[in-house]
Amino acid sequence: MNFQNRKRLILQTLEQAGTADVHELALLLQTSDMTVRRDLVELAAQGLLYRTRGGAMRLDLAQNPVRFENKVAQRAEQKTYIARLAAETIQEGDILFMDCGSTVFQLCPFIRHKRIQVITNSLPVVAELISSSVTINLVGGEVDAGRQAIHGLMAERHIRLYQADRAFIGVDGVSVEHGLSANSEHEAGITLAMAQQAKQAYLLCDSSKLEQTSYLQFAPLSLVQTLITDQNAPTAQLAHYRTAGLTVVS
Amino acid sequence: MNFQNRKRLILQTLEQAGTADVHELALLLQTSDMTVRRDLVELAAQGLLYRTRGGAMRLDLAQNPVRFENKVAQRAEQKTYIARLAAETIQEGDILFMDCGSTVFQLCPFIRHKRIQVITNSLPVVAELISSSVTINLVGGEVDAGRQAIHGLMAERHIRLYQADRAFIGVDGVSVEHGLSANSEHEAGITLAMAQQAKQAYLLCDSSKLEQTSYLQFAPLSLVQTLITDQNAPTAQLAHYRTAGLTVVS
DNA sequence: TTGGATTTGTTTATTTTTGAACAAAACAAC
DNA sequence: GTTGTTTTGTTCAAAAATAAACAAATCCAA
Repeated sequence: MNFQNRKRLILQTLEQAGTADVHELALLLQTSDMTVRRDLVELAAQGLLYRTRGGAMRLDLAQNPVRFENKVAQRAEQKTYIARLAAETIQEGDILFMDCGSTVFQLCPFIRHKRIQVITNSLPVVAELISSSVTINLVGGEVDAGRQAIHGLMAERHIRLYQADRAFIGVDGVSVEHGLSANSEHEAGITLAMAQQAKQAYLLCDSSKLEQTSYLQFAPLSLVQTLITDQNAPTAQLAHYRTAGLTVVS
Repeated sequence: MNFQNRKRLILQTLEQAGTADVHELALLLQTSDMTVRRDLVELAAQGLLYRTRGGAMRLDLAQNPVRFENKVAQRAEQKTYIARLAAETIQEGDILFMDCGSTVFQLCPFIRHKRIQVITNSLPVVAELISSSVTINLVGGEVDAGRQAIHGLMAERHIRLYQADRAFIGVDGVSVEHGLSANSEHEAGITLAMAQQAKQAYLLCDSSKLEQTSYLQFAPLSLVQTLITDQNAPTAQLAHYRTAGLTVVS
């Protein structure tokens, strides 16, 4: 295998996949990482690709990556804490549901290097994971500009065609007595579907939402198996949730 | 075995395999590496093959493949021209399919103020239209990072659940004789589904793609009803498409 | 067949390419 | 900030490919 052949295969791979990493190319080309690196340097010098750390990228993708906004300013610290805990439960090879909550979004940095599959209705999650080792399945349906997410009948039907190991979901309020509540029917439908189609459903919920109810109470607490929250949650309150049958992590 | 015979066999081998290395050819020709090398130098001088270290390569493979960068940046003028024409056919209240081609993407600025519904598998289109008066329905399925689009079985099923007024689609090549062709099966499946589920299918295609064929020929010309192209297209060529039954706009 | 020219194969030296080792730099996590 | 990990660049030795030199074989014509 000489340089010309490798060049051809590298560009072809890149054209198809958009990105490629050094080691993956070395395997494909039956050569060493060092050689691939030298090739990439040469091809980048020729302006045929964009060199990234650990690999290369097609030029057009490096120039205008698709981005969606996500507002995570509030309670960012708690959300990160919760996301870290949630990430620890994930195994390599898992299939996950991730909904469009801002806490769930915080999972992204913790999973981008994992070899897992993520089914999501959140556009920011897609934007965040699109150039990572995660395989993404985007739920289809109506785009809700406000929430930067996909909702509606089709979305729920889409979700119900899949079966996942874990579902990570967020809500607008949760209470032992009244269960889970949301600000919109649409969101409730998605949350419900994801939780039901997963072996394990994890509710990611910062302490400010505990014992709060919101517009629509759409499911009993038993929809989820685990509650992950932050350390500001009163111990007594958490005990209630444990009594109700939930595994509580904080 | 004289030079003429070796020349014939070398070119034949190259035609079939694309590349060949010196030692492999020496074995085939029952001769020494040195002789093969001398032959290759001679043939390269005649412009019949591309000499590489360790062997030789067919000329067309040695050329740089078309870059996506060109696809977006170059021919921008033609694409805008085509998109403007396409936009004129759209009525208020329409339901449209838009695929992930770069020409189709150019439609966005012309439709963002319209009260229409767009069903698309293209993430850039979603990003562009998300804060506009257009209602967006995003096709669900596997996210293809390279093409910034959704592909796969689920995506096709999703599309087939809808019926639209118009489909705006792009291809990698079109010819009167061989119909539409694409660079990947995934893209072909999406294009096919969209065209079939729409009352009117418009092929948006700059003149450089007319009478070109690419990797996979996936549908006859009759899949679409209208061809929209730019003014560089030869009149005689367009006449062929009209004869084949298409409405041609340019 | 014999001499000369051409082509081919072998040996050797030179150049290019490659992979391994290791230090420097970049990045992520804390 | 710091630490630890990953990626990169550099240097160097080994391997591969090439070119050059020369000898052997082949061809052709008189």
